[in-house]
This record gives sequence, structure tokens and C-alpha cells, in this order.
Amino acid sequence: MDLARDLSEPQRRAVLHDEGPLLVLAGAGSGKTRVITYRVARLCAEVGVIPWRILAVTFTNKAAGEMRERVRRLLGPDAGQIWLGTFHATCARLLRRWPGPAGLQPDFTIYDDDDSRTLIARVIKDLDIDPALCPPREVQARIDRAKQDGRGPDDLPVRSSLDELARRVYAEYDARLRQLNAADFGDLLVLTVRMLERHEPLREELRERFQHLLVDEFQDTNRIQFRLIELLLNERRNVCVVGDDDQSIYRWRGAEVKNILEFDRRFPGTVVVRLEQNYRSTRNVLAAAAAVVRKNVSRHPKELWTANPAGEPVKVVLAGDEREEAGAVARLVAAAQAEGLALADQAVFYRIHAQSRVLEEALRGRNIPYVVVGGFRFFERAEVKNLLAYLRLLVNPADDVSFLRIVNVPVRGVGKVSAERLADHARAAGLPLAAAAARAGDIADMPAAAARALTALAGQLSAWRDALVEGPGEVARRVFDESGYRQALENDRSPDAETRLQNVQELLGSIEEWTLEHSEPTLSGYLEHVTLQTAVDELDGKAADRLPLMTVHSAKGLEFDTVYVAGMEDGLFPYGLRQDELHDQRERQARLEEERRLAYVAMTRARRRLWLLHSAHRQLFGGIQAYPPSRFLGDLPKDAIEEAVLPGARQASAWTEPQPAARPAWSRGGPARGDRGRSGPVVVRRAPRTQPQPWNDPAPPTVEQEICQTMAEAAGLAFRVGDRVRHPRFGVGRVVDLETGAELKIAVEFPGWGRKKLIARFVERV
DNA sequence: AACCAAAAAATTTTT
DNA sequence: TTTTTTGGTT
Ligand SMILES: Nc1ncnc2c1ncn2[C@@H]1O[C@H](COP(=O)(O)OP(=O)(O)OP(=O)(O)O)[C@@H](O)[C@H]1O
Repeated sequence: MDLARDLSEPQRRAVLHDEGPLLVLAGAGSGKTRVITYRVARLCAEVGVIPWRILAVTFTNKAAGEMRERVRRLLGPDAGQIWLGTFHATCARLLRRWPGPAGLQPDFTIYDDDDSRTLIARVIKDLDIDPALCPPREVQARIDRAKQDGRGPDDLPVRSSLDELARRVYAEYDARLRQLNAADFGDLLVLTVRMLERHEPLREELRERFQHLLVDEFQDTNRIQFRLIELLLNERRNVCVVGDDDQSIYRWRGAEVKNILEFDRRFPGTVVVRLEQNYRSTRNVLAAAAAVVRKNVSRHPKELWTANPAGEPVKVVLAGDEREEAGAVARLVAAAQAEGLALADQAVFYRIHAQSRVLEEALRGRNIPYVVVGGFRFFERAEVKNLLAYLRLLVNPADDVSFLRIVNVPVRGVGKVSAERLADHARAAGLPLAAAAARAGDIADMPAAAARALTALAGQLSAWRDALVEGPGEVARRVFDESGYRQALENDRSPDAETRLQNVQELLGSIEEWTLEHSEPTLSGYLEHVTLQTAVDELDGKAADRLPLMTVHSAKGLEFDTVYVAGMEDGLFPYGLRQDELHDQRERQARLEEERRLAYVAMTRARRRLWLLHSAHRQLFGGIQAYPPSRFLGDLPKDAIEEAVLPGARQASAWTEPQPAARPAWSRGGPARGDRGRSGPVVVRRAPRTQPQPWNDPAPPTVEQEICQTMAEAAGLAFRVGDRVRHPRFGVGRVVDLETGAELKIAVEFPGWGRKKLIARFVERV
């Protein structure tokens, strides 16, 4: 470990900081994560802190894995002992070790978002509340928020009838979770905090145990996470937090920037270290990003400079529609790859997942391998969740949500009515569904066929449970075969049945693989690993070279040589500021600032090259609309950027007939009335911009020509303005312009024939 | 109970 | 536009 070589002077100060609270507040790419990594390594190697006495929290499992790997390189195998993970994973680990004090039983199930919503819907039904008055999504959001703030049902404000309903549902939902021996994501934090608050001996034990706490990305922690840190700190207060208030992008799910901005007030005596040098990006990239975030009013101004070269200007590209935009991205990626830049060193970002599809199509069209991070995740697919539900039921027989999921998968003649009867009976008898199913014959009004199926299922479940000793992989395979689910999928003649079968096979493979990688593999451990996966975990490096596609949120903390941001339009990025939906001006302002920070995060992921693309028109959620360029593009310093207009956007006037309301087609109740606000897609009438350069003009090629050129090169058609070409009919001429479209076209000036537009592949270079 | 067609809803961002 | 829910038929 060579601190002098690997760290700047302020970084070293943070790494060498002795005891007491430490705050590293610094801009993007300034080496904050490196500080945590080296500090952990040094605490172990030089200060002599025992690795398992260190707790370091990262934002994603992937970040944790990378940090562990780096520490391992600095420290050796002891790195495996460090408590290193996300808040959720860390809490799950604590709760697994001390389930009792938290009010759980060992092998409790962790419910993901979906499971939790399912249970909430069920509770609403059981409480005889009209679901129309009380949408499960809405209630779930309230419960989540409450848990993030560490509030129970009785702490909820009651200002409306929905508040009152939500409070009742929350109370019953929590009671149900305990009954089912389950915890939702929020509970992982809530139960851990409550356990520490209420059990002094355990609190003291853990305070004694963890001599040092370190938290990365502290700007996006919420109240209960802050509380957890407070509870774990002993009188030496060895806590090191790092973050950047400009990168706080999770306010919407309860993150409190205050946690970092007021950290030194909450912990008097905090040593504050600022890092002002960016090591990641070129000067142009940094200047562009800084110009966007600088406009925020509520921020702590900070210095950020770089010794890196100015590099290429940031490219701003206007496309006619989302397909042209996607095509341009695909071509640029291919061109960069042809120049030797691996796909994994590039990345495409977007504001919302719905944008990925058209990009995927364009990439498939060019045979560019890609991976979509987040979105519809593998473990969220119905067929995968079905098998997982069986497995969860083996580990936790009280898991009624899982039972209801699989009770008729594969179809075994237990329909809605029978399932409902079973549930009523179980509730009256105070039994879990699986236990009630074992004696289904005793239930009044239960059809004989359904009763037989239920008893058989119960029998199978207990047989598989007995087989758990054979290992997770073996049991999973048996469940898939013996439940008849495999048969059902094989017999299914629908077009995507094959994919579903493959997905389940992949799940079985994933279980085997996980089993091999762990010394004491338990099914319960695997299930936890699956549920606590974060989006970017899929990006683990060992796979083949693929282009990552992700939302800007998922990109936080990552870096790539070249970054493409698609959809830089007002109404899409910034998103969600529509005046007619969001009346509260303060809230609007706060959201706009968060969108700005989001743009800052997106741009500062780029090391060398940054492309910002936007479309004049876009089809999203059904309807086609005109979108003005993102206001963030207007903030970019002119001397750090270069603008280009793709052919589809040049004949803009043809496109700008008045568009109806700027809202999703499905919610449109006629044209929008009144003020649409400054945000959101509006009708734009854009004069065609930059004319193509005359061929004899000495000016350097415009970006659009450059784009066309890189695209052409990628297609194996390397034409530049000025090249001499031969055409079978017109003879030899000189290229004066390039144009993209479905086919690359070039404009050629032929002596005697004049200027001709030709499809490039019919022309030969001479 | 199972299946299919028609109607309704949904779209930020995620652990 | 796509996905989920519903209602009606077999
Ligand atoms: N002292 C240094 N000298 C050279 N390179 C460094 C130094 N410190 C960090 N880097 C490099 O700079 C890049 C950014 O570092 P790091 O990810 O630690 O920054 P960060 O502040 O956590 O970034 P962000 O907040 O944007 O996620 C990395 O590629 C890292 O290897």
C-alpha cells in the first residue's frame, strides 16, 4: 500500500485521520470511494484493527464487491472478514444473527416490493376496504416512506380519509408480516434499529464490536439509516462518511441531504476534508457538468478542477425521433468499438426504463451485444418467482404470500374460490396456509378434488423440506420436476414458453453456481442474496464484452470512457415537473434541482467522451409528441460543446404540426387547457439548423458530418467530405456532404453532372 | 375451474 | 403502447 503514490494530499489526510467523526465532502470523481477503500485497508494493516470490527456500507452490492476486491489486493485474504455491504444486506445479516430480539424467527423471509404490494392488497381486501378508495400502490408508498423515517402506524399524520385507511392497513400489514415471519425492505432497517434501541446488551455488544463505521454515498442516506449509524457508534465515534450533496438523487424515496450537510453539527468535532481535484473526466466534460449543477440554488458550492486534458468537446446531437437517436447511438458505439474501445467501457444512460426498448432494437440491428441493467430483472420474471416461491415456502412454511402464488401453479384444480375457502379456514384456525392445506379434507365446502390437490401439495412441501439437507441445487431441481411445473412449461405451446423454461433452467444454474461459491450454502442464504440484489450487480465483469444500458440512477458511482445520454429533452429529462400535475411550487423547484443533480451524475460518469442526444419528436407511452431540448442543454458552456443535427431533424418544419396535449395518450381527456407550464413537451417550431458545409469551405467538418463519418466507418463505408469517388454513370466526383438515414447517403459533385445525392454503397472510392 | 376476449390501467427514478 | 384486470363463456 503506497499512500504517497496512490493518494492526493487531502485524500491522505482522510485516510490517515485517527479517531473521531470524519466527513469527506467532495465533488464527482474526486476519489471519495478510494478514500474509503484505503482507509479500511490501512485501519487493518497499520492501525491493527481486526477486520471484522470494521463496518463499511456501500450503495450497491457491486460496489461492496469491488471494494472488497481492492482491499483484498492491499491487505490479503483478511479482507473477507470485513463487514462490507449495503445497508439492507448489513441489516439482514444482523437480523439473521439475532432474529429473536427483533421479533423474528430464524429463516424469516425478505419480501421484495412485489410481495409487499401483494400482501398490502390482500390486507385491504381482508379489512373490507374498497381498493378503489385505497390503491395498494399508494398505500405501499406511504408505508415505505413511514418506515424510512422510522415511523409506525400511529405516527402517521391523519389529514384525509385515505390517511386513515393507510394507517389501518399499515398496522394490519405489519402484524401480518410478523405472522408470516417476513420482513419487507423497510423492515430490515426498522427492525434492526428497534432492536438496538430496545436491547441494551445487544446494542453495547455491537458498539463494542464495530470499532469503525464507514459509509459511502452518504448524501443518499435516509433518516433511519442515519439513526442506525448513531446507534452503532460507541464513545470513540469512529465514523467516516463520504459523499457529494450534488449527487443526491434519492430524495423521492426519503433520502435526506441534511444527513451530510449537517453532519458536523450532529457530530461536533467532525473533521471535514474536501477533495477538489477530479481524476476522472476531461476538462470539457467537467465544465459541462459543472455548468448544469451550478444553477441549483440550494447547494454548497464547491471547487472542482482537473489536471486532465480538455479532451474532445461534449457532443450535443439532435435527432428527428427516438429511432434516429437510437440508430445514432448504435452507430457511434460500433465506431468506437472499431477504434478499439471495448463495449464495457461505454455506456448508454436514459432517464426512464421505457426508453431502453428502442435502443435495444437499434443495437440488435447492428449485432451489438448489450446488457440492460435494472428494469425487468431476471429474478422478477413470473416463472422465476414461481419457483422461488416454492423454495421460500420450504424455508419458511408460514410464508402465505408465496403459498398463494404457487397454490395453482402448475394448474392443479385449486381455483380462486377454493383458495379463498382455504384462507378463511386458515385464518379462523390461526394456521399458515400450508399447514391448513395439509388437512384440507376437514374444511367445510371444500370440493373433494381441490382438497385432494391441497393435501398432496402439502405432502410434497414437507417431503422437499426433508430433502433440504441434499443442498439447495438438488432440492430446487426436485421441486421443479416433482411439482409438475417443468411438465407444464414443456407442454405449453405459447410462443414464449420456451424462454420461460430457459429462465427457470438459468435459475437452477444460478443456484448451483451460488452453492459452489459459498462455504456453507443454505437455501435461505441464496434466497436472501436474490432478494437483496441491486440493479447494477448484474454488471459483474466476468461476462462477455457487452454494452451496458441503464437509468441514470443506476449509473451512480460508476465510470465509463464514453457515455451516451439519450433523451435530453424537457419533459423527459427533467422529468415529472408538469405544472398541471404538480402545483406546489416549492416541490417543483426541489424536484427540478434533483433532476439537475441527476444530469450532473450522468455527465460526470464519463472519463473521455460524452454524447448528449435529444430528439425533436418522440414516441413514448403510446403517443408521439414534440419535445423541446432539455433546459440543461441550454446551460452548457458553448466552448465546451459541439452541436449536431441529424438528417431526420433537419426538415423539422414538416414535423411541427400542432401536437395535442403534452400528456400520455392514455390519460388524455382532450387538448390541455391553459398553462402547460414551462416544462414538458410542447409544440416547437424549429427552423432547420446548421446547413451542411459547402464542400469547398475550409471550415472543419461539422459534428454532424463527423457523426455521419463515424457511422459510415462503422458500416465499412469510410467516406469523408473531400474524398474522390467513382459512380458507374456519373464518373469520378468529389464528396461534399454525408447524410444518415436507413442507408448512408452522400452528396457528390460530379463535373458535368452537378451535385447528386447517392446511396453510398453504389459508389466506389478512388 | 379454466380459458379467452374485452376493458381498464399504467409509466419516473429503487433498496 | 403494453400490461394487467375483469367478465363472460365453455
Ligand atoms: N489520487 C488519485 N490519483 C489518481 N487517480 C485517482 C486518485 N483518486 C481516485 N482516482 C481515480 O479517479 C476516479 C474516481 O475515483 P472515485 O470513484 O474514488 O471517486 P468518487 O469521488 O467516489 O466519485 P463519484 O462521487 O463521482 O462516484 C477513479 O477512476 C479512481 O481510480
